[in-house]
Amino acid sequence: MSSSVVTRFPPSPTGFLHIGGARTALFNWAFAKHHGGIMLLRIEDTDRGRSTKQAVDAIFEGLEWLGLDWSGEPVFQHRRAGRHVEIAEQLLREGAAYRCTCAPGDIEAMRQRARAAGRPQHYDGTCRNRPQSAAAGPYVVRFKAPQTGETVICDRVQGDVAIANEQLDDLVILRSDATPTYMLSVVVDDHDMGITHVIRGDDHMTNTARQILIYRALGWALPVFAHIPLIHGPDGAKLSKRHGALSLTAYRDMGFVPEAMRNYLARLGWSHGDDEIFSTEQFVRWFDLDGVGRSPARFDMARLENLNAHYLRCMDDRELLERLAAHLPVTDFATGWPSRLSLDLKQRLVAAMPALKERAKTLSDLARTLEFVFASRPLKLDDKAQTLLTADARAMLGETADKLERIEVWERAAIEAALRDLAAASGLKLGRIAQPLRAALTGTTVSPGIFDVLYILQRDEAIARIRDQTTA
RNA sequence: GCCCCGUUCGUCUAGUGGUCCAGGACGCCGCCCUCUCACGGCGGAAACAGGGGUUCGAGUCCCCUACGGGGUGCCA
Repeated sequence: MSSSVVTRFPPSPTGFLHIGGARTALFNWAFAKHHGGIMLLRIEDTDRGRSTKQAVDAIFEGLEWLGLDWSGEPVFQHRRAGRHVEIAEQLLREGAAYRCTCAPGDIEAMRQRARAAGRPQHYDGTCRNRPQSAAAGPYVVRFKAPQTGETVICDRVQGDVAIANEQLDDLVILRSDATPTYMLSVVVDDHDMGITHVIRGDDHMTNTARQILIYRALGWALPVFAHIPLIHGPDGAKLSKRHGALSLTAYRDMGFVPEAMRNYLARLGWSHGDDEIFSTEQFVRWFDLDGVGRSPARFDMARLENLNAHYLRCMDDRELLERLAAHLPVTDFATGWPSRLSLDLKQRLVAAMPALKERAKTLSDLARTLEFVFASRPLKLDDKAQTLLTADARAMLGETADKLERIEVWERAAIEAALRDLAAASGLKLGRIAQPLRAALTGTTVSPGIFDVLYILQRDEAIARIRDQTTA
């Protein structure tokens, strides 16, 4: 089994997990599953100052919600610092790295000079050939990168990409406080963890070239690289926190469902012919690097909403109600609602769910269509509802209430029959009765089907709401 | 500045030299259905960035330009 696939998802806990990171995780996860391998999770917290416990928890929470699991315990990169330093020292001993005592200000100056001269703005290698014994004062350890030739990245998505080595300067692998940097840590960890495939955003492209150099210096075998295009915001710029990117859990709280998010993310930068809607199982079966494109995709809320609506409509009614109930606590307009729905109400909602769910794009939408259920009498009517209730309409409401009172069993078919009967008897189109009724029952002119509204409300409450308007 | 990558309808994409006067999906528009809003059905507008090559033939291959993105850190 030594040849089986091992991928990893390596978020840095400096903020929440956003759509871009989630998609990278999804691809790594699907790729591993597709090939019968595993995905490992590594928390890249070598930047101690910016890493937080909250961010780590947020990442776990996001992955869990999306339904992505990993093998074994998460690896916290900073705990492996000893190992990283050991490798740095090995590199130092072998002459593949050196101590650099250049001051930050000097380095900044040489960057400016290089840029002005039309050269890549890099560290110029001042300490590279200085006798190491002469090193005094604080120092960083730099990797001694080849200065000529080129490094070719054989990428499963990007193809062969050649980067001239002069573009790659001697990067820092150990900071002046002796802690390892990202560039060293990833290489050592990917190697030690037995990673076979590195699937990451293409913003890592040049990093990969530098990392390949480190692999070579260490004599380690390279993993397979696959750089996937980034997800951009609606404006075309890279998705980032300060750019309005939202956390995965923010989408959860807006009422999106993980199966829809997975489907949506899967189709961003990857395709399988004309297939648009597919299960996660199907996705895993289909997913491979060949289907990944090379151009960035923009995040499109409308598309996500459409998929979410689809998954809501296909969902089992009981399951959907459970998810709705779980979602209510984070729904801002539902704060005054009962913390637990009564069993009786749940039963009615499940029965009405087929009609309710087809008008909702999100769980929040679904909750909103139920606002009328929890309104308290006498209802406050909005303007449009108000104008609907003319004297004639109120008179008709009285007749309607009378008719409804005579219904024997309060169920949807009987309610519908009664109302259609009433309409036919008075020679009116159903709408002439339904609209005023809707206004009286919900206080608005838009709601689920009127028969469902009546059914959900139950006879006593419905008739009371109607009478409120006839006597007003 | 230097380097890398990208560019098919508004958006996600199909397309791997002929089957493409470019297909699907979302969105948009119209009609139908209809108790409102939706759902659903039907129909419509909508794209190969530009210019040079290669070839009998190019959305598909090559070059240039433009535009977009990414990188260029003792961040990851």
